[in-house]
Amino acid sequence: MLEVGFSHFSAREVAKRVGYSIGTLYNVFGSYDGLILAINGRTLDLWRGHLETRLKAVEDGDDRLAAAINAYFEFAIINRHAWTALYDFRLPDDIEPPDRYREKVAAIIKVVEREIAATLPTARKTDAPALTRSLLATVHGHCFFALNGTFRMLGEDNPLEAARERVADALAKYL
Amino acid sequence: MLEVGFSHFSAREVAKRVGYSIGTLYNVFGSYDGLILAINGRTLDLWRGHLETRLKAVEDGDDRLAAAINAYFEFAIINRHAWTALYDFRLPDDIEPPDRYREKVAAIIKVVEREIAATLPTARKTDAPALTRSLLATVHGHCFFALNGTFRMLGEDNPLEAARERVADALAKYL
DNA sequence: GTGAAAAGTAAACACCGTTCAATAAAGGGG
DNA sequence: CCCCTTTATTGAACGGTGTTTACTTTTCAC
Repeated sequence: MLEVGFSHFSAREVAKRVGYSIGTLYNVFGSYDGLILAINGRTLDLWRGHLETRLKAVEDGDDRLAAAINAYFEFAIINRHAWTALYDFRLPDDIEPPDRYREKVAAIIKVVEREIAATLPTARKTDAPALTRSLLATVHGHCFFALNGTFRMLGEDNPLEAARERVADALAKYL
Repeated sequence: MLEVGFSHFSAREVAKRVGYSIGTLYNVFGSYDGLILAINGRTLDLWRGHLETRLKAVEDGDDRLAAAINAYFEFAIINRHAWTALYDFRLPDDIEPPDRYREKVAAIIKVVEREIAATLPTARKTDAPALTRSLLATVHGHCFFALNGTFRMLGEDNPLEAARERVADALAKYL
């Protein structure tokens, strides 16, 4: 997945590389979707790990939220294809992602939410969950446009800073 | 594309439905990517049309930017599969989208930029292009998470309002 | 050692994008 | 009207895909 990206990914190729037959792969993962879900789940784990590592390295006095946004972009750029596959893949409309997968997403959100809650005044901490979701969407939009070429097409050369500014704008009214 | 979505879209099926052979389709569009590009180009045209229609219907005194954001979401929800295909499809890394396509994207951005420039004080109008790109990314992130199920998974039940709030936050500092 | 349970296999199927030699249609002199 | 060139159209063939399934091999407790 990391090598070829979602659109050229192939279960048969995976079977060949791991040295098992295509049938065994299906016995293990059930279906193509199951395989993708397992890979994307692993990507989510790596992503959270990356984020936590970067947050741990923040020095006192530095902006932890800016560091988190940087880590968001950094992971997406380093693991471009794997990160993109997270969003290129969509389960059929009538099927919910398994709990394991939802928990992994929730775990990432939780890391971010803790940082956002820390920047809010005590009286407004209840805003943290909704604000976190919205700011994640904001940063995601910037990262997505940065990686899919939209920003390059529009002449934007510093998407990361734009994302940080939008987050700062949203938090400004709490000060 | 509207019916089955990007992942189940098939050039062969298109050929069958329009009553031509698969070979003819390839003579016309050159490749599968060419066909998708043509379809996505049409979607962009429809999108801009929708946006302009909604902006024309705004009454004096109403918030034109909020109307534009509503139109963004509205089009994406109504034409869910076609809108999603805009972002599911990616050209090979070494190939640029044709000028025709880039113009269509630019045309949509221009409509939005005019509205944003109108809300900025005269002295800050030069910020409009960069701010437009960033706010589009912001709204896109919210719309994307709304349509791909991320927001539902996180318990967000009003992505549209969240997007409008983030845009308002960004513009607040210009007042 | 044996037999049941678990793990692994690959051929077969229906689909896909892509190519290309062959065919059909169109159109313009003579 | 016929011939010839150009243009448009075809669909079989190729190598690839996800998926199923009847079959074989391995494992391992008794």
